[in-house]
Amino acid sequence: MSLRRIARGLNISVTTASRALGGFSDVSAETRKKVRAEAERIGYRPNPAARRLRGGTSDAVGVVLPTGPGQLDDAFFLRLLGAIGPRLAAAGLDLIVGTARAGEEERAFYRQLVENRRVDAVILARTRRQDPRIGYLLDAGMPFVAHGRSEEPRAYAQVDVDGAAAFRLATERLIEGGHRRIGLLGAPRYYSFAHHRAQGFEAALAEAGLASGPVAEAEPTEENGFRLLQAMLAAGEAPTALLCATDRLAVGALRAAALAGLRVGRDLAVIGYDNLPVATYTNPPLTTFDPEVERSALRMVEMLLALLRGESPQGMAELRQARLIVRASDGPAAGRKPQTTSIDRQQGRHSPEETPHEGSAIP
Amino acid sequence: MSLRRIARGLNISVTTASRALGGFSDVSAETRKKVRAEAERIGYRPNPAARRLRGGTSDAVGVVLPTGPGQLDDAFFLRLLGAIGPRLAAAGLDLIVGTARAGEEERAFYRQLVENRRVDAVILARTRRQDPRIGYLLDAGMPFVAHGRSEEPRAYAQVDVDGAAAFRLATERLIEGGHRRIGLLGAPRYYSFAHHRAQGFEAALAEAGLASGPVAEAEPTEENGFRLLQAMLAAGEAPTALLCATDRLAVGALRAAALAGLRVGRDLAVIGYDNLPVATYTNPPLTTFDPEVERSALRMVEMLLALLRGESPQGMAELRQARLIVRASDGPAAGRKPQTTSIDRQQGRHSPEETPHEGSAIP
DNA sequence: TTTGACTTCCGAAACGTTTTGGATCACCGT
DNA sequence: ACGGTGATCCAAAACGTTTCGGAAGTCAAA
Repeated sequence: MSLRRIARGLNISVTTASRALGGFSDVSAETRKKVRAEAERIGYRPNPAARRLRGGTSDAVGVVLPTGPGQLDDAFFLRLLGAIGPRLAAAGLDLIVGTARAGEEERAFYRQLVENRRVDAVILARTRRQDPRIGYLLDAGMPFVAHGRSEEPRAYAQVDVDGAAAFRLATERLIEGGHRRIGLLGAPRYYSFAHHRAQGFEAALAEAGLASGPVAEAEPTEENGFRLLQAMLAAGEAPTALLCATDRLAVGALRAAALAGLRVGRDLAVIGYDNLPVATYTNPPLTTFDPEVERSALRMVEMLLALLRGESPQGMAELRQARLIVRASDGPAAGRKPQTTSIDRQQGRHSPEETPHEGSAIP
Repeated sequence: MSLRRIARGLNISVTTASRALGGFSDVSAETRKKVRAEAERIGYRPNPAARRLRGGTSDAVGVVLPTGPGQLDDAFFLRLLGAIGPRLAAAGLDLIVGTARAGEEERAFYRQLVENRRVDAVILARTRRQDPRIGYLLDAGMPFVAHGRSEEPRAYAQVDVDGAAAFRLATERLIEGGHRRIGLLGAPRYYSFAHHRAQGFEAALAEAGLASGPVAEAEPTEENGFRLLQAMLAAGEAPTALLCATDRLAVGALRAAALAGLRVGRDLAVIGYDNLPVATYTNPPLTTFDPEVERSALRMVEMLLALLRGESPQGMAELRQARLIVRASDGPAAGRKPQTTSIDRQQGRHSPEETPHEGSAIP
């Protein structure tokens, strides 16, 4: 009823009104101006449903948030949404989010999305090594971009952060600091990110000819971090340094260490991953990696728009580096002289150098 | 092209096919069965765009996540999304989320949503006392349900958690514990939730005839919690107990206290609000309130569906109670005998009673 | 004058659904 | 024989847009 209103008001055809607003060249400058003015005057908004029906497109992209223990309240997804949202909006795309726990529910939701043509493309986060979603979307011909790699052999648009490099660096750093018994609190290795981080850890150990310290894995929650480290300690396997696949695991581990009387940063070094807001304010502040999710998001949206333009996902793959944020939780091994910083970082009165909301960043 | 396919395949009219699937009574049982079978066979999915165009509805609800410092990475919104998502999906509604920082951007997004008729209803979170969004939606006649009260005089569907009652209870508890100098780390009072919590605090003090301890407010981030308490201490205004409007503020405050050499739970009692996952694993574990967001979400969706059925928002208002989760951060005032629990809760070896992933809940 | 090119416009079809307003037929009671 | 009642079906319109395939007019070159 609306393009028609413009047309009637100006005594022109609906076609011309449409093409004027659409920026086609077969309408005179004067007409175009009048149409624009009239559209403005009556507050014309194209009806998205009509546009979609006609165009066979849905102008929306879907993203499914994993629900379930230790999944949803992950700040990662919010950061991703926050970074992706405005860019999609700028491109005129709606963002439809669903929530589903991995498994049947998740599969059903993706099928919904695809079969009902509710979205033009989807965004996939936290890929798994064997990820049925990826195969499904490829088979269905639905454009998508994933955050994370997988073992799918076909090409697909992907952005990932190099967790292996990060954990290799962290491990080397610990070895350098004199640690010889380095443990790992990992996430389940069916998660792509967990696998890569563990591999980085293992590679660095192998290069240094070191045996691995205690290793355990579980869904990345604070509770599991707590339990896992507690179990290690109970088994008499205390490491002198502990790599945690995520900050949430690290937070739990920090607490387990404190309860066991271990001074983190002295008796036990801890390094996390994610740079959660809380990581600056743990006791002691947590050395961790910042994945700079916003940068990943930017690239993902770029890829997505390219896919929507019809480009092939061939070659759309980017591997970004995480930034190491050094705080106070990763001191050198006991009995070793500290390298650069003062011994007692986490106690005493506040002084500028120990302001906990800053960490020295190594790019 | 699809209802038509069914119709052609069965040699019936499109109308009949539509009405058969729509469950109308003017189609014979036999025909209906055949239509259902054929639809199943060819994998028929009604085209949502067509349906929306014809019906003038959009089968979607919108929610705008606030972006900006200390806003987005709030676990609150993820919990809300996670709880709302499946219920909306069950009702066949898409969930369109946008992200915008408060102010112009936010206003623009809401206008988008409304004027482009992209959604049938919207969900509003974290209301402000003077909330232009609420007036706008009311004026525009767009159905919505809000999480949080406001000073809007007209009736609108709302669910809120009784922050005043919670903070009154917390304050009474602290007074009961012998505290006489109780401070408040608040969020800005233009947030409805912050205002109510502060009011509960003030009411309890007034009733007890106590003067307020130091009070400060800022956006609810860890960093601000840290800075604000540090400023109080620097000003020589150390309280013996501190109420924090959110757990994120509390986490920062905990850190500032530790750096100042204060033993939280002994020299300083701290109570937060939100029951973030991390609250169980701070040092010491944080006494806090669990708002049980999922329950709010459930009621909000119920209201929303009612609104979509055309019911009036009149009387759609629910005020829920938060649950106090007692952990170790809120000991009695120094010099006072502890009441029920062992003195040293946060140190020493792990024993079952101090397992930090459990707290005693008072409903 | 004719031809062709160019500019500007438009009618009509199409996207896939739901709904309106009957049409057709069988059957029943009068 | 006839009006009435149900049951079952359907053609066509409508939702608002985009696009296809010209049409009409103007102008310049031939």
